[in-house]
Amino acid sequence: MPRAGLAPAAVVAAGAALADEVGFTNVSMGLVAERVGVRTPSLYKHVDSLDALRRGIAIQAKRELGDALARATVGLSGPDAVRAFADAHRRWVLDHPGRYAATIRAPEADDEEDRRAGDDVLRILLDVLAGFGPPGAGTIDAARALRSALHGFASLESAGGFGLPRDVDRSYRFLVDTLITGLRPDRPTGAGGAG
Amino acid sequence: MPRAGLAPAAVVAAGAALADEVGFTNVSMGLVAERVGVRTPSLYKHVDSLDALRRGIAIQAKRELGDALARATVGLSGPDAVRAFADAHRRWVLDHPGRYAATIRAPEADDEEDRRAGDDVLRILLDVLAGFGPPGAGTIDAARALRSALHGFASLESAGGFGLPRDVDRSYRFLVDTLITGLRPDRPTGAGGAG
DNA sequence: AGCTTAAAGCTAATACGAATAGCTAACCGG
DNA sequence: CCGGTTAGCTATTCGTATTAGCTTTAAGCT
Repeated sequence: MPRAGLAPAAVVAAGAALADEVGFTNVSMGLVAERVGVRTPSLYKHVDSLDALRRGIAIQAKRELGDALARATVGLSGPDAVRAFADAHRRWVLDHPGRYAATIRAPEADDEEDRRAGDDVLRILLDVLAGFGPPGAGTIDAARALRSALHGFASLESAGGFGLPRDVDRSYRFLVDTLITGLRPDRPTGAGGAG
Repeated sequence: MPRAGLAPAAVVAAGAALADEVGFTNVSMGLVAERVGVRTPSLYKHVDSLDALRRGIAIQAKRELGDALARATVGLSGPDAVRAFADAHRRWVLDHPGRYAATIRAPEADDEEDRRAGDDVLRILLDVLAGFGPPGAGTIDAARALRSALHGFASLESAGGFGLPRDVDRSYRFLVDTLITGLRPDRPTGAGGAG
């Protein structure tokens, strides 16, 4: 039997591709093994467990998402950057539903690598919002708001959650414009005095 | 052996309670059986499958969420209603993480009962936004925006996704205020001319 | 080249959860 | 009290993750 010449990264990559095809939660060791051309137990020479494989898919997906967002927003600032960020986010999610599902999974509390991959994506968002939205620590609030909104829309859309017959593109534009309007720095912070 | 006096609703209710304790995806037939005091196969006298149990939990959860939102917003209108809706939503999600995870699961396309349970929740949101936000069909955009934002925030928070040391309550207030500001009807619709 | 060795792959076996089959006994209506 | 319905049980099957232990490849060294 000739060797398949497999490496951990190849197994993870196959898992990520499979996730987009059959859904993240339906990725099994058996399916991945078939995809890479080995028997199921052989995968354990490259990944520790199904959970470890999922973690690997999540980290790879976060990096790919971060790359896509960074590419989409380079050289832009202000509302243009926010819009480009939002558009790239939605497109990436629609193109990679399984990978996106993987990114939602929260890292274990002590998993530095996984956490860093998520932080890197967040950093891009903070950069996009720098010089836009509220100044100082308020940027974190703005980033959380934008991230929540985009994540929520993406997750509802990819779950088929929008039943009504209204154009989803238009609703997305509305959402992004609403946030941009609301985020303009010349409005009260809303958080009030405390703290 | 005395009978346990079980009914389908009791099995579903036990599953919902368990979901909040161990996580929706970790609810198993075995755990539910132990909780209601029977052996695992006996559950199949009351629910068709694990998938059917999950569906039942989802429907029950959507109804409970709808009740909580309706109670919180009755008699209110305008920004007050939106704020009350948002606060009730977040509180309910934090109190019932497993049930909330169940509500995210999209219904099967032909599942009328499940779909209706979700629609009923959406209707409350539409009522809250009536007379606020953009008029006419734009209300749907506004509802999607608010729903996306609240869902995204809830899902990120309950997944532990906010790593930075900034008060999460404050970020939530900021998000809601940002949307209220952005949703005021005296702004352009953002969708542009094409129609 | 020939030897050694780490690791990649295999088959076989274990563990566990979902689901089914078929039996038994508890309740319900007469 | 009697018969039928059905909740619950034990035993079993099946699918998937995982482990154990063997075999063979391939790479490095002399």
